[in-house]
Amino acid sequence: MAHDLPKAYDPTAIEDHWAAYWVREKLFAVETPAANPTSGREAASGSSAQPAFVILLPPPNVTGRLHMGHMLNQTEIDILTRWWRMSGRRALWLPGTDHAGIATQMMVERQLAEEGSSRQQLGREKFVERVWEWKRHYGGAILEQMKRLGVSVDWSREYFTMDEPRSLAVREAFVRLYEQGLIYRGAYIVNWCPRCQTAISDLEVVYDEHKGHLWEIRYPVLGDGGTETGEFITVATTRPETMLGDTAVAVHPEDARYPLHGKNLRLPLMNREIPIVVDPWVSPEFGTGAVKVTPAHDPNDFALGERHHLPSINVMDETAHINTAGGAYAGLDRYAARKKIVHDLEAQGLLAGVKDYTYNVGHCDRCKTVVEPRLSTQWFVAVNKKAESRGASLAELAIAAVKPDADGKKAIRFTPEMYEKTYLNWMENIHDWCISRQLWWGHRIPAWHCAACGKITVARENPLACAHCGSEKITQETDVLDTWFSSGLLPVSVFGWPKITPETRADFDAFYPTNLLVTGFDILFFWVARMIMLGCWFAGDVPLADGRPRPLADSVPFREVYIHALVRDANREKMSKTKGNVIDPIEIVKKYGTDAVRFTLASMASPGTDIAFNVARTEGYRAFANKIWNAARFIFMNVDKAAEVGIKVDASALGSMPTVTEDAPLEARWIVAELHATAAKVNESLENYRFDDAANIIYQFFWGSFCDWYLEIVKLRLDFSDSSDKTKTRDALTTLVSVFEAALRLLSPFMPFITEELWYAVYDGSPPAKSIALTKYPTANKNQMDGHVRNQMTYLADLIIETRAYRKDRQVPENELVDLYLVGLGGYGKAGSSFESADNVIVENEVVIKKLAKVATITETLLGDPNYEHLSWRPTRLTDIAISYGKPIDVAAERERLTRDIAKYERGLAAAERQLNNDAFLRKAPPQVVEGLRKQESETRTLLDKARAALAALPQDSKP
RNA sequence: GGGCGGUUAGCUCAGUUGGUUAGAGCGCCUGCCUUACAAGCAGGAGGUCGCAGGUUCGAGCCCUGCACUGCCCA
Repeated sequence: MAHDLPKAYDPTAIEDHWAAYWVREKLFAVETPAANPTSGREAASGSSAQPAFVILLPPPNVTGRLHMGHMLNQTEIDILTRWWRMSGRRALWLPGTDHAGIATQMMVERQLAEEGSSRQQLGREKFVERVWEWKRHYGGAILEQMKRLGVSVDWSREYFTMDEPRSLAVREAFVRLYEQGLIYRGAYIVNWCPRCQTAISDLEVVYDEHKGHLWEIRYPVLGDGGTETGEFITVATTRPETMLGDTAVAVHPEDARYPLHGKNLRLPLMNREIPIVVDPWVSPEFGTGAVKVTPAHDPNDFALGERHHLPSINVMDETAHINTAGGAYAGLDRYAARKKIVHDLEAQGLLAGVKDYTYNVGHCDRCKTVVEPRLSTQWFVAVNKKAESRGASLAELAIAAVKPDADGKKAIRFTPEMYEKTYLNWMENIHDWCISRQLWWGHRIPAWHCAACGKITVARENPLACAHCGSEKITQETDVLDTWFSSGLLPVSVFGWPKITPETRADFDAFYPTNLLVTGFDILFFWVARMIMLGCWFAGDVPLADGRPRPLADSVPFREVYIHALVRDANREKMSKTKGNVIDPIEIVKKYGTDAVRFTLASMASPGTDIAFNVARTEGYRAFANKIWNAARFIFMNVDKAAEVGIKVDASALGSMPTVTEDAPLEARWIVAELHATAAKVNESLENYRFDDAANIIYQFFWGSFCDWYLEIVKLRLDFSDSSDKTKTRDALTTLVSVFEAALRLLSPFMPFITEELWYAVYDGSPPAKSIALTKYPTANKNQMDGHVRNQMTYLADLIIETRAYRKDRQVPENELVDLYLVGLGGYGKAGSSFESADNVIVENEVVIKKLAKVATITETLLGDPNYEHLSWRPTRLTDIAISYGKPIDVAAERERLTRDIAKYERGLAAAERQLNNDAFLRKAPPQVVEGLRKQESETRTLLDKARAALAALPQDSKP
């Protein structure tokens, strides 16, 4: 074995090496099963008969840098993927990046600005080429960071949302939806970002509370002949500049204050006549009960305008400056216009009042500019429209995929379950999806406008002529598609859809639907919901491998969704660049090691709650890695010592789950039982996405059980002297190494680096597989989870702990031995009690007790033996103990301790008795609960009696 | 305005269908360089589970109300 490990674990010394090795050896590549079914390649692919575990990486933006959210996401996916792979599944994890329309375009535009240029100067074609260039140079840095983290993805299947296969999928999806009548183009109010100069979807608008003003403006009422009557209607608005585009004022039909139906008003500043319309949508309670109507700049007003056939006057350009429709205000920025308009109204005596008013203002998710609702012509997906071919709408299908059917079955299951409700609530109230963006970087919409007939041609192949009139004067639509349109197609497009060649067909059959999606709730609607809509829709057209039509349950893009939380800083604040509290995972990784950071995230990943990332935890898990490292050093040291005297570990015991025979020493039987129990709990936890439980259980096993107890005891069995029993020593060593080896496998999905390194060392650099990641994950055998052995060990450990504590209270120096006396075992050693063979445990493990509790001799006495009455006896839950030590006891301290114990016992006893005296309890509670309480009561009573006696027996002064 | 969470030790968090005396890590206190590990070992202190009611033999867990707090949607 390579046994010259340094004393302290240095993750940086090994992690780069293994990260590169895993990529270089293509360890996690999964071949397309049918393409090469008899491949002998030694990868995780295994045989095609194995069930698959398929998962997509939520594609980070191609401009992205790794942040803690990514790291949490990838840690969770990697743990599950490694776990399933080791559990015998063909585990396929597909990586890739998203072209991220607005974000990437912004990045390159900024670069151009620094050069004193702009995209307009460059022109569309050159600009797009420039972005590709940027992408080749700087894009995908995040994937390199991922490699450093050791994620077990199949790099041979890397995708990019604008590569050729994905572009093909986008075009096919668009054309198909258009043909099905589910994509339309029209003029509607959209959220417009004046900085990005594009429309954005409802989801890309984030709302912030804003302290602004509510201006009340008086609109003069006109009488017959168009003269002002001297009456006014007062309207209120937070955006006075939009009044330039007002085309009506609306009131509720039953509002008695306004018997003015059919009358006109004079729109101030513009001097335009506008009608008063009545509409039940107007709330009479709000403000004055009269609202100005600006159909071109407010979605509600737009709908109202449609109902009343009002004209729409767009008064702002793409940059939110007033356009020529704004008369005297043309050319002013929206806020300058607002100021001037308020000023002018006041000057004309038409400003009725100004109130402070707090309301929500929408900002562009990308650049935080205040969004302007604005009438413009855009492309939409009609998500609620039934397609004849399906008899359902996109949304209906996406609802059916998540809602339990008549048998309570769900095609897609959410964890935590509450997200199912959130999803359904959104999907049931979904609006049409604005998919066009006025950007240059993205999938250009495959539609051509005809200059001759004005109609639109949508086609899979670039057309040469208008499909309607044959004119060749056609130009392609300049808009591109929403980024999420292409990422929403990924579950089908990564497996070759829509191109169904024999090869991609095999991929699709083998890997679609994916098993799981792991992502944050922040993209539940952006991405998860869209994948469900588009996945169900398009996969539904692909028959199953045997030719049968594909049911909904197999059309879904994934069968399960696990939603994780946000990573916040240690004070639960959202990490943000402006706050300066961003924790860079790469920096933390460099400092503490990838394994420690991964373990931190896993151990804190409780479903439903955000993670307050605390480096103190990471420090703790670096210490954990160091602990394992040193356990390995200890083990290897002994393996080497053994080799010198010709003792070798039984190699056949490695690589599976260790077992022990009945005659093995207690600690060996116990640690094997613990290992099996731990494996059982870890597997169960991972099945339920309880990364935190799984991590904590392994931590407790490795540190609390294996190191603290087992290693300390096994030291006594590793006797390499001439007089030793070689067989026993070899068995002890074999159990030691095989349990450690299995524990490494158990830990490996969580801490892949250190486990790889030490696993190689266990096999002296020549392990039976290329990586620990390709070995078998430990599973429990119930026969090896011996509860009796675990009780015996608990007894032994408790006795040692009690003795240590008593030594401490007596202020015995650490390195001095004492004589230990025991009494009262009778109550615990009896058949049927948990500590049935307690006496045997003491006899058989005398040497253990002596070593771990620093005891010279152990004497068992009978209760009340006068020979030992002079000692200071301490009652414990197990047995009374006393130690003989030259120094007097601290009577005051002992009295205080006993008094505290007595109070505690009295409280416990009173509580137990209250219940046991309650007939209803005895009648209704399950027998084992009653029995348990009886036992507890009697034990507590015994302890109480003994503690009282001990207190009474305390001398006025001290005795030994 | 509608909806969904959270409130447990100094801090960050577990606590599965209600069941015996509520756990972990970090921090804190005390003592130890015990031959794998001071990134360690040993021992210890620390909680009326946000508040008030209710259901129940029994409530951290279920119900109602309140307070504080976070998020999503409009």
